[in-house]
Amino acid sequence: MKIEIKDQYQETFKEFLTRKGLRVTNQRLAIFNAAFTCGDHFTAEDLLDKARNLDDSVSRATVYRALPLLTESNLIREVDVGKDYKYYAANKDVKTFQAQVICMDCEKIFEIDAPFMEWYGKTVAEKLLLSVEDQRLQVSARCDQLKSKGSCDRISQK
Amino acid sequence: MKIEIKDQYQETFKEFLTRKGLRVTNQRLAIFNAAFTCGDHFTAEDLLDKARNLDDSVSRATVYRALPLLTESNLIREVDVGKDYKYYAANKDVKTFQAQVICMDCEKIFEIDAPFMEWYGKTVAEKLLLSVEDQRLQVSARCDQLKSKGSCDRISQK
DNA sequence: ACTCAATTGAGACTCAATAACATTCTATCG
DNA sequence: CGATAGAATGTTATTGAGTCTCAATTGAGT
Repeated sequence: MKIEIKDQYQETFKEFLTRKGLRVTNQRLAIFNAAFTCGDHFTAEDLLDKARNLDDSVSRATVYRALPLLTESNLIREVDVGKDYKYYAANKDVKTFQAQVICMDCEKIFEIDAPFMEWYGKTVAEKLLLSVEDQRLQVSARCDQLKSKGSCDRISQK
Repeated sequence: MKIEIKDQYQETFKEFLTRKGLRVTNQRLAIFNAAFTCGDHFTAEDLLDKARNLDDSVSRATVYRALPLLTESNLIREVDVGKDYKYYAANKDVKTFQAQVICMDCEKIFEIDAPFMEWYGKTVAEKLLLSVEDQRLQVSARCDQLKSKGSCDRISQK
């Protein structure tokens, strides 16, 4: 069943490419499939590794070239955590606006539904006569309390 | 009068340094003063230029070493605009939580009071048993409509 | 199958930020 | 007040994510 859903998204990706006059290549499909089998949040480098498992000819440059296509087609989204590298996440079935809560110790990312925020950000921006493209509520936190519960697994290594 | 206020902040900075057993150096003071005479939002490189006007011995490394001290002492704040470099702003008299609205065309940054957000972000994080360190609401927008009003002065150059 | 533009991989490159290290300078103590 | 320890500095090299170049390859319409 999970496979069927992924294939459906893959179809969307193929349609997106052809509609834009772009080619459906093995590398692009490998990168797409990697994005949809990566864990929740992944970096470009994570994606490169995963994609190379599916097609070992995939290069770093191609991953970076594919990422804008995947975001433009709304299949993945950027998750900016204020570090000097970006995270991404597959848009599997996200409907509502989400706030991102990032643990500064273990870099774990929680995404929490926050539908009210979407309206709020728009209101703020439109007061300035700006047209909203994107918005994010980011909360930097520490999971001291979580450690005792075993939910904070990583110690900041990157 | 403006000078008096700045001197007051400078005193805070000096106290911060000595309280932490750090030294009050010319370079650190030059960087502090530069931060408080830069425009609204500045990059590390902007700060280096301004600081060198006050003390031409200031090096890039020292600026990068001073920035965490200035943020830790709450005299400046990071303003992350999702680019690959960071902006900073002096905390002159900001009391309330502010949302950041960034024009994707001209890179102009608007900071808008959004006191409600502070409560909201905390609520979200504390549901996860996380202790909040910092939070930001960032809205990416385009100022097409502003251009006609002449408020969008820069065309993306960086 | 043929063709040609789109796409690719390899590697050079950019640029913000950091690290290493020998030298300089601050603040304290005698 | 001058000596001293070690904090801070500038210089230079380095990192690392992301971008660019270009010759070689490949997809897809014919």
